[in-house]
Amino acid sequence: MRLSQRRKQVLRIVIQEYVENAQPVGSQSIARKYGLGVSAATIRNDLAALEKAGLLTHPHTSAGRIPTDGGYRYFVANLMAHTDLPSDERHMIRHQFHQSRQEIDQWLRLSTAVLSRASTGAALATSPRSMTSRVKHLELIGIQDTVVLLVLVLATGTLKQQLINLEQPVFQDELSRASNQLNDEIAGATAADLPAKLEGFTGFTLEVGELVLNTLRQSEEQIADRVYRHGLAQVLAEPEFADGPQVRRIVQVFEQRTLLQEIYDDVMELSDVHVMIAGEGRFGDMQDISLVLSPYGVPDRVSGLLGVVGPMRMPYGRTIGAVRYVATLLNELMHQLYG
Amino acid sequence: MRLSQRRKQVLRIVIQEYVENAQPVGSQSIARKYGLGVSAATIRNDLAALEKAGLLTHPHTSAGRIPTDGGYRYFVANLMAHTDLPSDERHMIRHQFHQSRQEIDQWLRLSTAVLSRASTGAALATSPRSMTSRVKHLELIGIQDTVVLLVLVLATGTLKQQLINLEQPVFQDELSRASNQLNDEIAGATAADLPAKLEGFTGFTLEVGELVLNTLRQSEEQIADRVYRHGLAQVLAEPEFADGPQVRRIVQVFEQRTLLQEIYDDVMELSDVHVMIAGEGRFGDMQDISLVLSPYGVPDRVSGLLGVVGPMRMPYGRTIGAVRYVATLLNELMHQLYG
DNA sequence: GCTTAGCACTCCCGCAACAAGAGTGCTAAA
DNA sequence: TTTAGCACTCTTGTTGCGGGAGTGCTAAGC
Repeated sequence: MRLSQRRKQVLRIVIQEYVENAQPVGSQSIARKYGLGVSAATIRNDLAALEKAGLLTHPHTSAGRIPTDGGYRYFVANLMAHTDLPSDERHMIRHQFHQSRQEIDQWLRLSTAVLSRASTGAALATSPRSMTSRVKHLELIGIQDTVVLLVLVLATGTLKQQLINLEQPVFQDELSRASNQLNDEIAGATAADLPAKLEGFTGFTLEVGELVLNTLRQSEEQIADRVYRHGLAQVLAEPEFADGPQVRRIVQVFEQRTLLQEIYDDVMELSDVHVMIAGEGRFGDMQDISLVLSPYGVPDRVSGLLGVVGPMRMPYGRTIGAVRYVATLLNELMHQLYG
Repeated sequence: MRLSQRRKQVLRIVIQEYVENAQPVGSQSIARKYGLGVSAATIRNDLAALEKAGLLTHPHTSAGRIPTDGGYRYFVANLMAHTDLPSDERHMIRHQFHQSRQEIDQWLRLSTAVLSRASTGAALATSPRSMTSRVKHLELIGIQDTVVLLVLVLATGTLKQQLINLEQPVFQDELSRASNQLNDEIAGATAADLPAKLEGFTGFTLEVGELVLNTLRQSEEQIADRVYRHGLAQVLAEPEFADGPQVRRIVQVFEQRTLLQEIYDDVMELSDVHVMIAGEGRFGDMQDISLVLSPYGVPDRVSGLLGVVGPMRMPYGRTIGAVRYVATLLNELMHQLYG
């Protein structure tokens, strides 16, 4: 799609104005406010051309223009100004991260809080997923006579826990014996290695070994243990969510785990921020909703998803900048851990 | 407040009808549908009396009556039918719990899912909090040269994790030595005991000991590590949340952690389900919103909060039944764990 | 060929008027 | 205490109308 310089300019202005005021913008107000050296009539022609190109629409005959999803996409791909967050905001955010407790859980919580504050949307993040789960250490701890807690530490530092209900009581020294034996054999094992290493085990020890195997497999399949969310109330203040059905749609997008599952691979392929406007035709029920997502993590080790969901009428530059910066920060922190 | 039998009946009918249809209910429709042996005019008098007593209101002069918050309170306290969930639903829920993986995290997730399905509201639950946190076991695991993961198992089976960044590398055998030493000394310690036991420790071992102390203290202060939520989209389908401000209010109530903190003690005092209608005057911004909350856990050991947030126009009988039943189930499960 | 002024046209929005409908409150009688 | 009757009030939906904003088209100018 080839557009003259001025038409690009006009499109940019329409989007800028509409993002800011949520009001359709007309030819006169453009001519008045941004004297482009041409009259309103000329701009009118440009607007008509942009509409024919599918980048703008009319809510009705005599209203100004508003961007279509295609218009936003063109804007994000070709017209958007630089997207770095201002440096004072960057510093503030970095500071908050260094103040926080040094723990992945805390970091992700903080990430969503920061992101929703820095954007007009609601933020979400998934806990990091290990590419290949390798057992680092396991521990068996008696909680009750017949209840044992299996604690599994993966090589990435992730903890997995699982309760085991026994038929009959087992004493702690037997638990220790079993866990020592298992630790010796299966340290460093992956879901692929483990079955071979379990040969020869019997009884309780075997049972635990199989539980470990299950847990490993599960952690490789699941994209995220946990989803962190923040700032839904804020995004609902936007005027597009004034009526019921619209609200329900975005809340569903925000709450649903399955959507993240489906998008996960797409986003992971890029190593940069991915913008998804109105579902990109692949998802129904996402009219008027945009996602700005980024992967984070350490290549080939761990990775998660991080981003913002908001109205299509969103300050993309700022949002992308915020998501990118927080992802960068998380990358740094993760690197220190898994480097 | 003394009401004649018929007036109680009328109040019950108004609430029932209004809960079901979300429409103000008038004298005629009551007389027609529930022939009480009296005419519409009589019921009109009753309605006027109930209004004077503060149990009903008018949206406007010529509309039917709707319950006030006081009306709902009276209903819940005095008029409500039995609140047990039907037994087939109980069985289904119990079945789901037994199908799930045996883990607290799973149980709470399932609880919120089940509760929001069984009610018309959105469900939430807090992770259980230990009354006194007692150290059961600790483990130090090297993740990177200078990064160590401290895993702390509390007597309740709760896991705490904390990353430690070191100035210089420490080898795993030194970590093992330190953790053995600490395990010998501080097993069974509480936040109160620990400082005394740490005397004589130095260097890295002391550092870890203090970290353990911090973690213990923190876990006693915090009411909940984590809040589980489910079903917000569903509650937003209710007609009272058709307009913007109303929606934002309930989303805020649902998202805010602090509210739970404040209510926590009240609910814990009761050992049964607690119904909070329109904030009970203690909380602003909760007009038209009700909470149905129950504690769960094992007395003097662990306890958490579980419940539903929804519109004031809520089927209280059913909701209370559901919350109570799920709390009972959780109690059973926790009991198995913590005796 | 691009740009511009002029102008008719369309559509939304807010306002007021109006009728229909629902439900109340009051009064007087049973 | 209950009931019938009736006037009154208020909402809701419909219609009509003027003002305003913005477009689309045409014809003329650069």
